[in-house]
Amino acid sequence: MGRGSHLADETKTPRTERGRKTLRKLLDAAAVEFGEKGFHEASISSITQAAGVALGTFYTYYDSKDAIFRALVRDMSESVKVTARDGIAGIADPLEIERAALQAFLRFAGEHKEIYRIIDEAEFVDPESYRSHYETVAERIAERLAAGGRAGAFRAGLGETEAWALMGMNVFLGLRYAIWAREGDPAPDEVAGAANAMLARGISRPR
Amino acid sequence: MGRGSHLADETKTPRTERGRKTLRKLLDAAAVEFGEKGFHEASISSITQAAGVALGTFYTYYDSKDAIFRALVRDMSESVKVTARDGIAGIADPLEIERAALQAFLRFAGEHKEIYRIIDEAEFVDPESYRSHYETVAERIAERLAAGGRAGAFRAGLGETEAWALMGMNVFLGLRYAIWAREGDPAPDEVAGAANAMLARGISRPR
Amino acid sequence: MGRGSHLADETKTPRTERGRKTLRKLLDAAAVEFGEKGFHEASISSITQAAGVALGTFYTYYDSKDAIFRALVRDMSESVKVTARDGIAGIADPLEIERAALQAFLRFAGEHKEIYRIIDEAEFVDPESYRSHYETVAERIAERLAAGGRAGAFRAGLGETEAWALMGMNVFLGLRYAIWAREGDPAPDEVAGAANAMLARGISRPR
Amino acid sequence: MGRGSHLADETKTPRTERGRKTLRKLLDAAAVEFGEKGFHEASISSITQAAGVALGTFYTYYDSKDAIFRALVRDMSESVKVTARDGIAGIADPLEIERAALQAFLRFAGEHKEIYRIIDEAEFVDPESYRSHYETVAERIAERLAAGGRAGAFRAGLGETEAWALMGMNVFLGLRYAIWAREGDPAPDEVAGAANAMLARGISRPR
DNA sequence: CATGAATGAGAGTTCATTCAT
DNA sequence: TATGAATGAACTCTCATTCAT
Repeated sequence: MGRGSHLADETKTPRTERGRKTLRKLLDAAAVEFGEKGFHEASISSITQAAGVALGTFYTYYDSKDAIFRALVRDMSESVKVTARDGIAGIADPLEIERAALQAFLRFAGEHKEIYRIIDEAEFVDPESYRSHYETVAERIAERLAAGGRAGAFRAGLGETEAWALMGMNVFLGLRYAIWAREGDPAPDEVAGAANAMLARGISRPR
Repeated sequence: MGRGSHLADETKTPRTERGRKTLRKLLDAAAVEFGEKGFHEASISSITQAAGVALGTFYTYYDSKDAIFRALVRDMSESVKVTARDGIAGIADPLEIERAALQAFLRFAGEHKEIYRIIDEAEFVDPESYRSHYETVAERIAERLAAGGRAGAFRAGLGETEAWALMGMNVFLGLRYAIWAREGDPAPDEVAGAANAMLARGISRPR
Repeated sequence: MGRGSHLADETKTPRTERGRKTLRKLLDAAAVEFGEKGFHEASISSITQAAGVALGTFYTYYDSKDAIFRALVRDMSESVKVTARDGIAGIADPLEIERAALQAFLRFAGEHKEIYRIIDEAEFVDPESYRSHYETVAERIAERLAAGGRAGAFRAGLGETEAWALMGMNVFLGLRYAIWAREGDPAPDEVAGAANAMLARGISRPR
Repeated sequence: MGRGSHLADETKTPRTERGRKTLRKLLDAAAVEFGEKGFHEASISSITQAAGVALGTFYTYYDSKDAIFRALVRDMSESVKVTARDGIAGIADPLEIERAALQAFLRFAGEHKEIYRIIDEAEFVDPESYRSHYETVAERIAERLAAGGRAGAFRAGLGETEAWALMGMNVFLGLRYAIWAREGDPAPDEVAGAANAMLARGISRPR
């Protein structure tokens, strides 16, 4: 919450309906601009033009270019996590959960390359946002692995659960490139095969 | 070769000893500046100041800021590959090769964070360089996996060797963060443990 | 119209009164700077300083140094043509028209050396503007000669009307130097004498 | 002579055969570069590269970029005058002389556009050279007109001989554009027709 | 006489940010 | 709340000129 309120300070909350609309237009336009051009090539001017508002209007809502970028990363981080959560909702079997998570993630990544363009560029623009996102994601995976371990689904003593979570997360992340490379091909599910196999062998308890 | 000579065109080869020294000073300074500040925060002026030469001297050797960045990425890509090659030289057993490669890589990454800061930022500054580097690395790993498969050391029918190589590479890459996080701690070998275990389970042939 | 609107794109039209004033200050200052120092010696910085605005303000209105130069040439080309048109308004006799045109032109040139400094340097800075101006002027003269020919005032069959127009225009243009040489001397009308004589003999119908 | 020696100071006279060759290569290259790109676009570096010598060698022979430009204009001015002189050598009849001069000039201009590109740009680069050239040319024409007048070939009392010379010269100069416009067309003689007619009517004595 | 590396002032241009309306 | 003109520091890049070898 400490950080939450800190970041919130940078975004002025609109009090009118008109204001809310303007804020949304700005965020949407920024997502497109940052996603397509990257942080440095995108300019406040290009964002406001795309949003259809005047240049100065930007500063009614954000203190700086960095601020809107941070807000965007936070938003996207949230939507990534929501997608993951929804993708595994209602599933009980730990290994099945991992499979579903992988599938949901790959589908999402394939459809939202811009989101990852932005989150990943944050490593160089606002490292704190970047770290925050991926640390949270890794923690959630670690929690699932720990739960699976307790449930006896995964190898006893996965040992360094965090290390396994980190590795697992990066297996996921690396596969995005395979998916992006074959853009247009609508079947990321296929790619998931090898990853599932690796996961299964890597973490599941031998019967 | 084509690209090699193409890129080389951007760097003027000095004809005197003095020139060679200046070029080296520039490259070294650029590595430090880009590594510490990132591409956009570093300026030609800061680089030349760090190198102890006049601003204009930069343009005696490089056509642009982009050009020296590309040259740098290429150099670093080379040193990464050389390190990997050296780290596995003389080893015969395929699984042992992977273990050695992992260890060499982790040690190198721990000691040369700047190099990866630069190579990874290339994703946003000069995507071609970035792709070129990681594709080459993935290809080498794929070749080793294929060789290991033929030698009977790895599971018969790893299937999509490229997918496995990609995953393996990303497991490696992800672990860099674990190592960087505990900076000062001189034992990346420990981190390698979990990774080795995963690799072993993931790819090695069950006895 | 095509070109007109094309060029216009380079100049941002101000939406406020303040903006209009700034734009005018910039154009005026640019006219003085280019006129006195020439295109290459004049700098954006010197122009904005003379205009009393900040350096960056320039780029609110023009895309580049070339752009304002082109705009200036176009403006001046226009004022030259307007002067010529006004100078012959209401005159009916073709030969008299030429005399009046010559006189108006010489007076104008004597009073606005800077304008010609700029238009003429355009030959080397923006050849298209240069050509456009002088071609238009030559065409107007050719039209007058053709009309005079039809009216029987000029020699039957001036033949290559364009060639005669070109020569006539250049007789005019050359005389500017005579006028500029005797700067301060307020009587360009005297110089017009010889030119009138030449014109008369050259083109008018022998009685 | 005063000026002659002044300019000479800027060009170092080579003492060896090798030096003479280098000087010539520089002048030739400069003529091409200035002629094609104009003074400001051409650089010492481009000139020395075209000449096949090292950058520093330039300053062995010329004090500055301006200096070689001036030397070039002087050389070209000379060749223009020589061409005119040769073109009328041996002709006695004054009107015939003018016709021959016109023809020689037009042929020369058609074949040496670069020369005029350079001489004319001198108006903005080194006005003194420019003035010097065209004043000399105008003087020569004026001398011929005066001689023709004394010989009774031209109208008694051409009056302001200088004005007539100036006009005549500019008729010539303007016609260059007509010739350059139809580049490739090898018959400038045709263009000379109208000019000859104008000259004849303008200056020749009515029989 | 020739070389080519080194210099640094200066140019054009960009853009995040401010502010009066 | 919205506007868009104004700002000016900062940046990349050029190039005439110098000089040690």
